[in-house]
Amino acid sequence: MRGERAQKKPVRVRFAPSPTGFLHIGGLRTALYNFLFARKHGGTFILRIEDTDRTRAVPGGVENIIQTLTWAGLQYDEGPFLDGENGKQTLYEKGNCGPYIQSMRLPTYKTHVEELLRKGSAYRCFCTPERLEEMRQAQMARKEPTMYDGRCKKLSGEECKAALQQGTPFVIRLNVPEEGSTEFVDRIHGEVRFKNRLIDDQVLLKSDGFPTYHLANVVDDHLMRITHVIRGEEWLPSTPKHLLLYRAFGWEPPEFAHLPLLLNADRSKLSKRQGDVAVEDYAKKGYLPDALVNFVALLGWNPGSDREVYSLKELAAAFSLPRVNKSGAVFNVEKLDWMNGYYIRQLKPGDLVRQALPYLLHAELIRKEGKRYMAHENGEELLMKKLETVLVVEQERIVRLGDIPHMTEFFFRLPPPTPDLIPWKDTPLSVTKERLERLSELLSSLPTKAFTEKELEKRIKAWLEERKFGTGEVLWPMRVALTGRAASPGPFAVAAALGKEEVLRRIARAAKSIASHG
RNA sequence: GGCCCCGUCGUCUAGCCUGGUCUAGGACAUUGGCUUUUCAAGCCAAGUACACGGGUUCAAAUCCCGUCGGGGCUACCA
Repeated sequence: MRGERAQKKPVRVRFAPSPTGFLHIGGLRTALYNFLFARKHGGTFILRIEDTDRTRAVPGGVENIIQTLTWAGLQYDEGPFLDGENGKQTLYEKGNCGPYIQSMRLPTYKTHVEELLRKGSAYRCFCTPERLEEMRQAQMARKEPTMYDGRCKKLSGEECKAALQQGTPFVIRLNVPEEGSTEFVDRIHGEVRFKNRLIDDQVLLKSDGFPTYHLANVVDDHLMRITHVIRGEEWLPSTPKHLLLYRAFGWEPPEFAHLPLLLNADRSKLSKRQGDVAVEDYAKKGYLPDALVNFVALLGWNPGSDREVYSLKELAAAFSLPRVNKSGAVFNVEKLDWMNGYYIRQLKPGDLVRQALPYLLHAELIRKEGKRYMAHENGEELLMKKLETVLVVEQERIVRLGDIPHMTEFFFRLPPPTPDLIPWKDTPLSVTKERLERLSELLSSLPTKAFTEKELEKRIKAWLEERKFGTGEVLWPMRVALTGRAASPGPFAVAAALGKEEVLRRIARAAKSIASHG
């Protein structure tokens, strides 16, 4: 058996989420590592939906996972896909090992669990939930490990038949051997060993006829010819049960690799309540998929170099299981912010606009502005041009695309007057007012086409020099007059984006507000 | 409680397998500086870590043992 592995089967890996309504950020990383491993080895990456818990099924959960994986750029080869553009979307499947949605495979699990029953590797258990609960309480009180006591294992054929005839509800449990131990070599953790005596007789088939994770997972991984199970570390303790199942079926188990957990700041398993855990939350806030993926890739894995910025393709080329860390990694949003900002800074103007557009269009203000533009003949083009100008001006300080509407507001709407902010350091109000008026004269004498960042800077600085005006005492009030803010891009860039007419309007208004203020 | 996993700056990590080149490297964050009309970006600099104890060895972050600490699992959830 072992020797056959040397033939090197083609790599097949899978991401197997539960459709609980959204894709967890930890799930994204698991999916990513599977994806990278598949790409690295020219293998197949499969999406399988594990929806065997009817109580937790969420409508639209499958679609949401597919959409999120697509958003992240993790293209899978087999599994359920989404079709249809506008409005109606339908699910279809691709691949030869489906269906890839477990609730559609119920008969498969049933025939397999019957095989185990015949072989004596599993047995029916008629114990009530109440008895099980009592049993656990008693075990806890005695400080014993809490596990099934095997009562129904000892049932005679007749007793079993009788219970069946009476229609007593039952589950099917794995018959775990009393003696020996189950061990395996984890690709990340190395050798791990469990005493069989301490492995519970796991439920395989629930009383509603649905399989548990353990059964469905093993049957599907085998049938889908999965070669490497790459999953979260929370599954490490149940791996011996899975191994026992492979053995009971007479199947060769895949390789296992258990990924370190993603952690909250307090080092507990990453969970809601301490921040966002849904990938779509990050998408909504305006994190770029490439940045999120890059960041998450480096949480628990590193390429062994100081480099930190990698495209998906580069990640796939560099990826290797031995370089995955053993210990959990805190999800540190501050570093994500840095990386997202970095990615945004690298964007070409056209791409920046394309990526930012959805966020801009959500903003009330810009929608209104858009309508105004659309009234013109080539309004759309003009609007795009304006948006690009504004975005390029702000580009180096954008951290999340979702912040754009707020930070660019003053480009589209006259900011509220801020007379207290206008004077530079201890420049007297009267001087500030006078400087603004002189500046206004200069600006109105300038041709419209001089309103570019470079040209304005050149002309205004020369004028400052000539008049022996201080840069701060003019440029600070100018910038505040234009933006209404203590922090903003520089006055030349803003003035260029605003255009001559609007600049003059705002400066005049600021000067006036000083007059009425003082 | 039981079982399992883990333990290098605040955080992500390099180094550990194949002891010396580690007075422990990089990144984010922080602080200071430069630039300067603010913010941002950029550049420069600073501080901060081998959990603890015991071995082995000429030499240990690196190998061994123990302690402590953290986490995960312990469902007819996945």
